[in-house]
Amino acid sequence: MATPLPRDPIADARLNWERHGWSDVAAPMAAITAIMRTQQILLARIEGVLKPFGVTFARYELLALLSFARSGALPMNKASSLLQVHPTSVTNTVDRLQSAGLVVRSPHPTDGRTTLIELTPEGHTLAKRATAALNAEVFAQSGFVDQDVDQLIGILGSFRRNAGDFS
Amino acid sequence: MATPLPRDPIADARLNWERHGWSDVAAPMAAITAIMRTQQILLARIEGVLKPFGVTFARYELLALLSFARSGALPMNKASSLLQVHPTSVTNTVDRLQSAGLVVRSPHPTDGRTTLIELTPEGHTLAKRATAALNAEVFAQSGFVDQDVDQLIGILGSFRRNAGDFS
DNA sequence: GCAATATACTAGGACATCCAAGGGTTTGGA
DNA sequence: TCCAAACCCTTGGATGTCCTAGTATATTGC
Repeated sequence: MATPLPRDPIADARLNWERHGWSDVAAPMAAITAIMRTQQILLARIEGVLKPFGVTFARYELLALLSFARSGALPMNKASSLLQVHPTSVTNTVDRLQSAGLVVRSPHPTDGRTTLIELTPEGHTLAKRATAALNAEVFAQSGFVDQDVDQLIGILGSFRRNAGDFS
Repeated sequence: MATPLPRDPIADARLNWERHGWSDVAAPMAAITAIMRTQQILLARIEGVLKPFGVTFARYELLALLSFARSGALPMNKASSLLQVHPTSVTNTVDRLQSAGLVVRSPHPTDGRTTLIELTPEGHTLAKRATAALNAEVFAQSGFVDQDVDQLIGILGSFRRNAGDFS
């Protein structure tokens, strides 16, 4: 890690907003900026834990999703909507996972447009181990106390619903 | 926007975690995943507002930072630490801003290693207009009620301090 | 004073994300 | 029936982020 800054840069930004007469939006600006930064910190931690497994977070997310699918396989577009990423991102991710032998593409039995993604045994094993590592090294040491975790889940859940993620 | 999903995918992931015996970390997992998704939603909104100005969020952040600097100029490494991004990202961003005529590089008067970044008049004007747009279209309509904004600022502020962002 | 160490920036490469566009497959209405 | 519209995936291009290395300049220690 780099040396901590002497002052919170987001609190400073908020002061700058207030000094410029934007007090009415200074607090939401600070909250949103804090979310951006927190995401960056968390992503770096997660990527650090996954690095030994040879997968990135994007690839892990797809492996985890597949490992929970009842049939063990999912159409590309289903993965895209569940992971909330662009279809081209899924194509990119599947290409790399397939090169690594962790998933395979197979044609949909009835819809010629659709491609199914399926975990290989290696992919299944890796997903299991990577999940155990993330649970132990990231989620069990999130840096949030239980009460804050509940607050975040509630606040961000409402936000995501209002943003149109789900109904 | 895509059609909302019938169910919250993060709540489903949490259920999957609990079903697999990882109940102790299911809640933090859900909170962290929600932060990742929320960041993605907010970033998309911000980029949408900035698009007409021809800048991305990364470039806007640097312009805004420079616009608040007393001297009107900042060393590259200062910008890197304040924005909490890798020095090479700043190099990349400055390259593009400079090509667009929004900032200029100049040598540091006493330290030959250091490069100063400075806003051009065009950069200053654009920063002002883009900030007004973000204030009106994103921060003023954040989707968080005031109470939640305060909660987020508090919770994420503690998290960032513990993560070593500042002291 | 000079060599060793530290600091500042840049070049090249790997990844992820999105958008725009294209080609194949299905579906639905005339 | 049949063609247009809708849907699914992939390719190609632009951006941003990080990492590893390399070059240049400062600082430190002997």
